[in-house]
Amino acid sequence: MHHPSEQNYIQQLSIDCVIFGYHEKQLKVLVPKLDFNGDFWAVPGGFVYQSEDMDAAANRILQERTGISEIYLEQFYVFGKAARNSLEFIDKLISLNPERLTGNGLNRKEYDWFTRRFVSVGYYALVDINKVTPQKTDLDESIHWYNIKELPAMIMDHNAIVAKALDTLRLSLDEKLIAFNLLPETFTMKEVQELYETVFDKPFARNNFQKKILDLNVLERLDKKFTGAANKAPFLYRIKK
Amino acid sequence: MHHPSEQNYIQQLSIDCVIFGYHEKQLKVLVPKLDFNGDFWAVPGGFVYQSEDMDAAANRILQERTGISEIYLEQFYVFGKAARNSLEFIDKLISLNPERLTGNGLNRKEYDWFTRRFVSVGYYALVDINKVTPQKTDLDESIHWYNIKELPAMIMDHNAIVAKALDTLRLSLDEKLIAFNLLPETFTMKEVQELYETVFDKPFARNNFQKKILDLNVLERLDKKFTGAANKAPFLYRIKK
DNA sequence: AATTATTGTCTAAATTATAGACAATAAAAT
DNA sequence: ATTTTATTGTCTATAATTTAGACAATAATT
Repeated sequence: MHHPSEQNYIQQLSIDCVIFGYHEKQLKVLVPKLDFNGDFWAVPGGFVYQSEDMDAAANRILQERTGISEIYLEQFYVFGKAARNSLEFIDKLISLNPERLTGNGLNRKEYDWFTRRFVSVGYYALVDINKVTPQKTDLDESIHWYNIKELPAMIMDHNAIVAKALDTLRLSLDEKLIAFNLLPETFTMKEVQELYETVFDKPFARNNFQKKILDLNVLERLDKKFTGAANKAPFLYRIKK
Repeated sequence: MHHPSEQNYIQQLSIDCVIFGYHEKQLKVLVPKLDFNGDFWAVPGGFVYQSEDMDAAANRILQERTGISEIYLEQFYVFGKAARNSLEFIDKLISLNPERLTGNGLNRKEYDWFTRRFVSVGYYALVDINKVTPQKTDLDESIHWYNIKELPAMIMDHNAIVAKALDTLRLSLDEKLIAFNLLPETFTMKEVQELYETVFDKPFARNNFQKKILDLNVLERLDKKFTGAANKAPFLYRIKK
């Protein structure tokens, strides 16, 4: 296996990705758990090859974890504190995994590479959760969708990174018309409303919400959806082509 | 003189600062011209020391050029294209300045350091133009305030960096209440309006603009300003303490 | 055919934004 | 001293938008 320290990456520059999904009134974040003793969660991240656009690197990292390309992706903040390094994390990792990470498991060069200060560019992604098959990497024990309100304590500043991503998402959702990236191809108006209510954690009035969304003039109305319920069936909508 | 390549900087990471000022209905940007043959303009930039917060580095760079601290400063975008390097610029610089940049003027190591791909974090600053005494560095022939509409052609992607900074400024001005950083301690309502009209490049209705700003409830009204004009004197305002 | 729960949309009321008007006033002109 | 001039500060009327309330339409069950 090739260690990052041997690869042709830009030094001390990392990318951290907050992958948002949505399902049943829950805003979710895709978080892998590392395949080591000790409970280490970390948002998907990686490094930028010398000959690779930074946006392309973020796309590559996301594709590795989600299996899909053509992902809505946006950089949202650069985390650049001098004290921002993984020293504490790596030391704890080594102490809990002595058999795997001493000797030729993690040599001095690699240790130094990993534990240096890193400036990290935060990206957030919006994906249709149904299209994603979460992918483990060699280093992962598992990878799961977590309700953003029930995230585990992650390594380093990763919880703060998610919080900042959510702030940005809320600021961008209205002006940028990006919410639909979190929904499947077709959806009902109620589903759109529930998505908004979940992201902003507050209720919207049904009558006026519907008007507001329809007035955007970006949706086309399809057939009615069969629900089986003893009441009027809702229309399905999709983004206009 | 110490060359950057000898300093303890983070590799391949730079900061570029767009310093905005305002004077007489013109939005201005502080741009140094390099002290070499050939007309090279570049927005103030620099690198981040290993033990320095990125925000602190941006502050340091700004302080060097403006002479003031306590500057309103915000990161706005990361420019991370793989092709983003100064090779073309440096080669042109050398060819136009053979006497200064061959031999021991710029050795191979320095040349390699400078011409590598750099990921640059863009910061924009809002300053009271009256408080700033533009400072040249060793490498500058001059440093001047340019009307943003009459900027010279700068090196690399610096014109695009300024354009992106202006986009961000326009998006932030209303929601963030930061316009007053561009004005002196005290100002008239007309001056605030002219500033807005300059930034957005469109007129505002005087009556309603005044109401909107006063309704923000952040200004306190001081004495009237003596203008000498044959008409009603305007009040001075300042930000509430 | 009546009932039920939800959907889609209409209208009224409240709020906010825009446009028009005018009094107040500092200094110059008469 | 009074009138004139240009600008400022604020008020009100109107227009536009947002919010709240109401109700008909309807798919399946009773």
